[in-house]
Amino acid sequence: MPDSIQSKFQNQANSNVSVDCTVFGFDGHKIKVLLLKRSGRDKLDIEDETLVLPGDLILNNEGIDQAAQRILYELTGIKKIFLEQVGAFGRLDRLSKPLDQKWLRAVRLDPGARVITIGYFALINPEKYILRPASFAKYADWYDLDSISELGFDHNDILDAALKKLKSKLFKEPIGFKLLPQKFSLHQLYSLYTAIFGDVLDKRNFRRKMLKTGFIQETDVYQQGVPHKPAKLYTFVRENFDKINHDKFNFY
Amino acid sequence: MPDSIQSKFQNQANSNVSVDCTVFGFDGHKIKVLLLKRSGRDKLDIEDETLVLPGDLILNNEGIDQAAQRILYELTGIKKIFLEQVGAFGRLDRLSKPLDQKWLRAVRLDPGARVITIGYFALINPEKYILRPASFAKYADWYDLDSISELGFDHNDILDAALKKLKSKLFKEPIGFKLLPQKFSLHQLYSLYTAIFGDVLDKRNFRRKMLKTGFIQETDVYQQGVPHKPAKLYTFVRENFDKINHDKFNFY
DNA sequence: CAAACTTAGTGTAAAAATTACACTTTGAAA
DNA sequence: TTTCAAAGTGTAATTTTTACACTAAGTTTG
Repeated sequence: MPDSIQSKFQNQANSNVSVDCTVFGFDGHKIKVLLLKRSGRDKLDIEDETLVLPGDLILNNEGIDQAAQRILYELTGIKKIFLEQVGAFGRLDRLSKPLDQKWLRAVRLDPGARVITIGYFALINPEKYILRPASFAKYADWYDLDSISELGFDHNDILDAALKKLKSKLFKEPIGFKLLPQKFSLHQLYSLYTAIFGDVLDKRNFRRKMLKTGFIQETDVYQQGVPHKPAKLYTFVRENFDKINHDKFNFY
Repeated sequence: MPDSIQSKFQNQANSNVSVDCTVFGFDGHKIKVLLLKRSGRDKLDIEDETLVLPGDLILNNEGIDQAAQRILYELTGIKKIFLEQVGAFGRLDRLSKPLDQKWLRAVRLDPGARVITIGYFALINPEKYILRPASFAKYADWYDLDSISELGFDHNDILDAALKKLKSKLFKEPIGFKLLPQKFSLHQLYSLYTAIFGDVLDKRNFRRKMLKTGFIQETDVYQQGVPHKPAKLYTFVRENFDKINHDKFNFY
């Protein structure tokens, strides 16, 4: 088959490559993940409560990072966030569960195609974004990471890989600030780290270490409306982070 | 087009997904990379001295890790090594250089297809493997990492990403031993680290730190045939590495 | 066979980073 | 004004990191 069908329709979906996005959030206590309920898609009346990561086939005329941005926007209304690749997932049986097959046959042009998916992950502060999915995907919502059980397709594999990457990046880079308000208390930052790594950090040492880094700057603003001593709020100063020696540095 | 052509030919190449492998070696002084000269492939008489990473399209009935193993074996004769994913590469213009196009038109069934490639990387000791490429790919050889200039396709991107991953892994995991003989001197290990990270390590501190890890065990064997005091040889004990707390640990 | 050469191999002290640990402060709510 | 809840603070002991220069051992050379 010289010159496949796909190559003649440059702006059409490529049946063999998709993208799936793991978007993490933090509500001050727990790590959240953005998931879709599959049933709501495409106005289909399939009885299918399966939760999945937002994802879809890429188009032949877009880069894969670009595809991830587009798909996330179409399915959740979230746009222009920092998405990073987690890896490619290509198990032969990744689409073979009966419910997954049923869904594929209902919505895909080529439901039997071999699909490799590229996993992405992102961190956002849920309060800053309104979930406004395209009409064919109504049920986007935040779920507690701890309480997520079986997802559709191989999305548990992707989520696990994304979480692993989140942990290792959080250790080396100041990505945690993306999960917090622009001005945050040291307690919020502390809660974030303990939520992800477990309760192993000493409060005083954590404070000292974070402040010593030089890229967490105090503001003259305090917490408001709390029934106790209000905490001083801090802000992350990227320029100061960019100055340091990134090879040697790590957060906790 | 319900049920595409591909899905009916399960054991055929998938025109949209390929794999490319960056295999690193170490000769005691410099980091080496295994490259192919494209001209030798498929007995084509194309005037094309371009160097590329070993890579090819995946088959529809194999996993991507499996594809990487198969392709590396077919092209270089190296088999059953530890290959790890680096990421997916999907730039729209990744196959568009004139020489790349010429080559694709000569060897691919669907030279215009959009191809996403999955990069892999591996570390081996070149002395342990004989390069025995399949007949259609005669020119596999080791090249100094430092002296590699422009490769075919987007293979410089893949190589750069693989190198970055190599460095970060070498820091956290004992993968460096794969580049050395089973019994090695501390000087060889030191040379490997300085070759990759630059000449910034103190010899005495390096020695102390490596030995303190507890998973480098001295043997009663000494270097032979060297025109100076022979060094004691050591060996890596994986069990001892597996015992430690991997989160906190790092090599230098 | 003595001298020269080359790499192997060793210790210590100062500085920096990490750890463990408990009480006082502040503002809001009762 | 008392109570409650989280904010905020210091120090000493331990461990880790860093900087630094000479002696040891075997081979080659003259």
